[in-house]
Amino acid sequence: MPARSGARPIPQASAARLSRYLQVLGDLTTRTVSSADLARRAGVTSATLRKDLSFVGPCGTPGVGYEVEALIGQVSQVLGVHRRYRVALAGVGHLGQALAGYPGFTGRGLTIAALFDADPERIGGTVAGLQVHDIADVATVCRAADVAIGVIATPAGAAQQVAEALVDAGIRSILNFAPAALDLPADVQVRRVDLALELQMLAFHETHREPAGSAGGAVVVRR
Amino acid sequence: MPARSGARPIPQASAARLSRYLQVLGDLTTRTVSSADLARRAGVTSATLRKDLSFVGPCGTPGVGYEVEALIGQVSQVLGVHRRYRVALAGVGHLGQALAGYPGFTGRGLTIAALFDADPERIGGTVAGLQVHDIADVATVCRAADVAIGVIATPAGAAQQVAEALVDAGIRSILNFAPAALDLPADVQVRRVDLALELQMLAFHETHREPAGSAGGAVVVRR
DNA sequence: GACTGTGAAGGTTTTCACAGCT
DNA sequence: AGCTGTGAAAACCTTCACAGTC
Repeated sequence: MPARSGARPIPQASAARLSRYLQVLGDLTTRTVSSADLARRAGVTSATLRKDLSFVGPCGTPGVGYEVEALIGQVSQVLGVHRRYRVALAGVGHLGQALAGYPGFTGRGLTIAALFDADPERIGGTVAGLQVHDIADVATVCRAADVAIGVIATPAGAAQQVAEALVDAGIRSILNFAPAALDLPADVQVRRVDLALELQMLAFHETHREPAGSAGGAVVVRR
Repeated sequence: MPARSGARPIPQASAARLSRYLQVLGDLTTRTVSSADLARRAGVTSATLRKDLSFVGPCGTPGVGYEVEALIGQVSQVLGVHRRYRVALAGVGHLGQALAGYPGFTGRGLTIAALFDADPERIGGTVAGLQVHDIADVATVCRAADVAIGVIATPAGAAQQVAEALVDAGIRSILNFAPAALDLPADVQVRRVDLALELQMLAFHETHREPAGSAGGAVVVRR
């Protein structure tokens, strides 16, 4: 049967923002919150926020706002936070360790369940309370640990090989931090985060900045 | 007057991909490359790639392709890579160290110029060949080092305060890795990378996956 | 023959604006 | 009055398809 029946499909863009709202909601201490207020805290417009929440279903009270507690529950439900996903992390260098120690995975339905590396120095050691396994054992360990999602935090050169190993282990969702394109079967969901790219986008903005002070500074924008 | 005359404004989405092409181009050894080939290596369609490059200006030869060397030059120009930007990095934990040691910043016009932390244990130490300064000295050091871009890799609780210090130091572009929204003047360009968000998007996909094996696995699709 | 550059079509996302509820 | 939920419009982005060039 389909995961959840009814409702319209949720656009990617909305799903991404819903995750952000969830995070912001967690920091609130009030009992209710208006779309305008929540939107400001999340850095989006109130129209965008209301549209996003409309995919979750009617969940606010006109004239009042949204009940924080209840909203957290509903958004969590839609995003699949109620279901826990176990994550395997390949590559325990600085980035891998940063991820392993990242707070707020647990609060969002994610559990780091296994660590891997290829460096004999690191294999057998402990990071963030978890044992580091040999990347060669990835299939065995992942199946035993019921891992659903893989994260690649290795050097670029190793990324493709590690990705294939993860796929062989039955993993069909991969988050890739290595600056390399992965060539994998179409049914594997791959997301990539390129740390340098984000910085380069800022540099791009600097370069194309309005020289005379007109506020805003966007490239297009500003009717 | 506008930063660069002629040409149409470059859409955000295209600018982001141009950065990726630049990275892929750097790995090529051939003298020319076709849109189809380059697109495959970058993980986009050839139509998208050609459209993106059209914003750079005519730069290919019909029947042949693009000259790698020349294309790197033109894309670099547009992205502002020809101009070097100096980057300040606040927070030298695992994530900060991963960023400080990230290869490929230099190749993309970015130089890590200064490191900061609030932990006395770390201040005065050396990371990736750079001295770690006290975050309290951020204004002095940044101005001396001619920093244009700031990166926040601190815990969430410190992010706002550090961001304000960076702005006071004259920085108008900030990349925020802390899971916190920053409240800053409108003329400051802020980009945020949320490591947990990307993982959550994968979890979302897992949750909404077609149960019976129909390939594709997207949420919408299904004509 | 092979490939680029680009108008036009198609799809998605954002914004607007307002009906309707409390 | 204040605020949500949502059609409709606008903006934005991707894909198609082909004229034009080498």
